[in-house]
Amino acid sequence: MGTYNRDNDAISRFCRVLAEIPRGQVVTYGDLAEMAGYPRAARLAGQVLRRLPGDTKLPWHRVINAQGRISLPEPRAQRQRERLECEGIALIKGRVDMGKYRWQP
DNA sequence: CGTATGACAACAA
DNA sequence: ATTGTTGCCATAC
Repeated sequence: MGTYNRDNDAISRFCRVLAEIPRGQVVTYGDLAEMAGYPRAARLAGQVLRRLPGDTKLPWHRVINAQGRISLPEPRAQRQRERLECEGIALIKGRVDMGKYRWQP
């Protein structure tokens, strides 16, 4: 493997933070990026999440946008809603109560 | 090397 | 509350 990977280090950092998000809590894309060492790179967080394998064990569903809404196209949005509800996070009118479930270490 | 794109966010009106 | 604009960072072409 003489090839060199460009951003596996950054990906690792995102995944490490992602894995730390407690069950029943959520963070925004901006939060995730900042905790991973990329402040103001919310869109990058989305790119990383999008690349995750479909069978990942990481809690990708605990990441939502700053408005408390799901930023995912159907049918994955439905899966995210289900996973959130399984953790006791209800969506009221399509929104998560950030004041209540936002993770702040 | 310039442009367009995206699981975003902050701000102006 | 809603819509439009601008800023952000890495990728894809």
